[in-house]
Amino acid sequence: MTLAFDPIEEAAANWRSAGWTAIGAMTAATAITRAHQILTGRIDAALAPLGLNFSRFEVLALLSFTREGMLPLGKVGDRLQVHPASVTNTVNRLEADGYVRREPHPTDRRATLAVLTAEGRQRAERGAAVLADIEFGVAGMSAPARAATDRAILELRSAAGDFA
Amino acid sequence: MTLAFDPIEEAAANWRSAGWTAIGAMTAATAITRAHQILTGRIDAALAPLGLNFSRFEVLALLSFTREGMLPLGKVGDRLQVHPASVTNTVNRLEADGYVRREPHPTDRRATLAVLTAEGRQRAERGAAVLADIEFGVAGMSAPARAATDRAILELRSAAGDFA
DNA sequence: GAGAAATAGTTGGACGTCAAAGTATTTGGA
DNA sequence: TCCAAATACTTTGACGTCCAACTATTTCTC
Repeated sequence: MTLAFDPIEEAAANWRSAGWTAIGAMTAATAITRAHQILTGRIDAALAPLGLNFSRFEVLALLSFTREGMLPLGKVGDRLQVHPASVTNTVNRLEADGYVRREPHPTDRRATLAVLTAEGRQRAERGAAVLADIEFGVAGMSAPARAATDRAILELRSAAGDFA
Repeated sequence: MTLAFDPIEEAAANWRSAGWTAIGAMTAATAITRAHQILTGRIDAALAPLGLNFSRFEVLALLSFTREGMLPLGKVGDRLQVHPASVTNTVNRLEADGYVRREPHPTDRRATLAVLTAEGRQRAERGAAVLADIEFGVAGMSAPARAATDRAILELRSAAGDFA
């Protein structure tokens, strides 16, 4: 669906007419929401032929960066900033597909390790290649725009307490 | 969960070490994804006491901007760029809560109008006030950063064919 | 060293999104 | 005019995310 006008511009005009405030905040939030929609659409479509989505790919990539190719599930959630229940769900799927297997943590019996399999490592490589091909969904954004996005969102993440 | 380091920075370093490419694209995509997560968390939390989430609020706001306070469901989907099934779902909930009611389209019997009720209009006003209070979740972002985000994402949306 | 509190992970339920298929109606071309 | 194609919406089902509750284990504290 292609509209004849920029829907965010349109929304801003409407808000202004209604006397509503914080319009700059509204447009930024709406833009980010829409950008996310575009990105996940493109990324998940590109990864689908590999049997992956972005979440699953992220887990594989993260594991492939560790020395031993393994990490406790809790650490995975911390690094990727997703809910524990989502980690369980994602790892379930990866395990069913043979890209990861669960192993008990050697010293903490509460914990479970997600261990990358050889196929999982290969899948991560291929996923990275596919994503590089489509520029992670940000095709159409200039390099300066990408950098500006990083900088702007860094303010938000920092204020939200993502890291110290 | 507050990490001691910026997880996106960390990911970029890992990607570089692994010899993976398109790192600038990766960080932009990851930043947008995380920003969206922060925003929806804040926004939905703020709207929850009103019995709304962002999708439902958006529909109420859109209707309140029309002359008659009504719009065919299809138009709602076009404007808000959401799937028809999601519109059905969202309007179902709004209707159950008494903020909207369905009426047959006067001239096209395929179409259904979503009509804003008096309570719905009030809810939209309160929602707008609540969202203005929390700055639409972008609190922590400077005004220039918000504007830069708008500009950068405009490139993406335009390239994605959101509007002509 | 015993019990309370914190931590790790899973499960089940509510909710949201999307895709595909189905029904009803309108439009457009032969 | 008539029929095929397009359009409007709903339904169903697959998935993903989050929250809250639950089990198991470890850590902290007195």
